[in-house]
Amino acid sequence: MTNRPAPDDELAFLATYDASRYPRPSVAVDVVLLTVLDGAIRALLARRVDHPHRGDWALPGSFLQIDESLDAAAARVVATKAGLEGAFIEQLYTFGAPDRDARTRVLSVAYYALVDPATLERAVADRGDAGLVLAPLDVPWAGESGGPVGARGDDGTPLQLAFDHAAILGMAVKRIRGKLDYAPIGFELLPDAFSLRDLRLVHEAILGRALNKDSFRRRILDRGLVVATGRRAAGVGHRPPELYRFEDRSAT
Amino acid sequence: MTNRPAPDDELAFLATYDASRYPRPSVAVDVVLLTVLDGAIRALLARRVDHPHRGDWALPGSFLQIDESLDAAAARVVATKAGLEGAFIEQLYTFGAPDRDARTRVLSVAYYALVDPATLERAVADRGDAGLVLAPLDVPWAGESGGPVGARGDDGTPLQLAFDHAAILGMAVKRIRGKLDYAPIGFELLPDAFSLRDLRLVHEAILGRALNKDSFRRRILDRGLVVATGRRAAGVGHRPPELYRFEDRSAT
DNA sequence: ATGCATAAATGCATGTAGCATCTAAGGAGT
DNA sequence: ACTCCTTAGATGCTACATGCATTTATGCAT
Repeated sequence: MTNRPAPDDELAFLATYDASRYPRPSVAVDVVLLTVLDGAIRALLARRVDHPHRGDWALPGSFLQIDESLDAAAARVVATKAGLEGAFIEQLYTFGAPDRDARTRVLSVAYYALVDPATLERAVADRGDAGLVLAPLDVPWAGESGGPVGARGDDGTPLQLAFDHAAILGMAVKRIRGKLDYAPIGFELLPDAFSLRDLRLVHEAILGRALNKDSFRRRILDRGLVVATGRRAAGVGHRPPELYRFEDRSAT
Repeated sequence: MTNRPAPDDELAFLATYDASRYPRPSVAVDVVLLTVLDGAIRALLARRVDHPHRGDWALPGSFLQIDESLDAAAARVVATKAGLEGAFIEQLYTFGAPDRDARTRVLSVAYYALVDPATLERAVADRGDAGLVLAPLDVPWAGESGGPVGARGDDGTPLQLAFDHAAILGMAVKRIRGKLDYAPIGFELLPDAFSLRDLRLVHEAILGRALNKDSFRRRILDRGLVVATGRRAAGVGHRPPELYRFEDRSAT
């Protein structure tokens, strides 16, 4: 049927294959750990203690280990740098400009992860590291046009970002804005029980614009992605809203 | 303001940086050259003449050169393997399972390109190479769920795909299906002047399902992405349709 | 000349989104 | 206890996109 050679041919070829013939780039895996807190999209940034870009703020990342899958490397970065297990992680884009790292040729396979703010804040606090911040992002463009995205410190001053990490942040924001419409994004950014207002504020922070309250309510409820818990929030200073939880459709 | 070290510090660091400390993977760039012909999505596949997977069908690709950007490598592959310049090319996904290539650790940064079938057929014919086919794709899933995608030969028999290229094809189909709604995709797959029927057939081939004729017409015309040329197709065996051309919105 | 296939416009029903209005209900201040 | 404030949540109206059916137009094959 096929013209595949006999296995021993291929095994002989592999035994003599010289993998060092081509110069190889280093490959890093960088992760945009995103959350929404106080009405702003935020990303976890770490202050660089080594050259290059020492003192600048960078995404948590690591060099890819030689026998490790890309997904595993991203999960390892999230576990090591943020102490989180089982977060939602997805590949974003691979950045490969020849001069993006002054040391040597380094590709960055970027991932993004969505984490609820309480978990991420706790992870940052547990580290007790002043070189780790949950920086609000400055997104200077509307819709899904894209472009670099900056970050601010707690005092509102812009943070100097290392490498091309402003472009990576921009790609991450663009990606989740685009997925918000049709994917069940937003639930990863909230606790188990949340009001529809909480969910809407998350969407508004991601999109960078206000949404119609009633249309949002109807759209979310009609899709059947959330179910009422019967409980209500307390102590909110006004009529307490019904709390909902995410209804996993894959279980249906 | 910032704590960046003096430049000479960083230069000294770079001069002594040992890039060989980490083992590095090989990086390949593979391109899914997509078109729509005779109602089917097709991809350009080349029969492998070397191990591994000799005799199997593979996406055109190349190892990344050490001073070359990823985008440039993809453009080089398209120019070298298909003789095309200036095609629409976009990064797709990076595949990095440790065992995806038996030779050594090889990452594949996959790209996809959209080319109109006449141009791509001409490029294939100019090569005069029986090891180069424009294979129709078998997409066994609906919507945007995803999964591997196979390819068939001219006689309808399935082609044995090399490496994880079935997964790469699946990702490419998933991506353009998803972008069809909101991006001006489809115009790259058609000649300069085309009827709305031609455009609809392209969309139907990509989506794998029939579309409502009138809704499609209104939707496309309302978006203002196409403008009538005033010319009509001839010799079509029925009432000749108006021919349209793509209206570049960036020029507005 | 007639029929056929498709183009292209039009009308109608349905579903969804934006918007305004109304009532509900708890907290804060008096 | 009473009132005010704020937000929740429901309802109705309008505008618009979409699916579907109907009608007319037009080049080509017979």
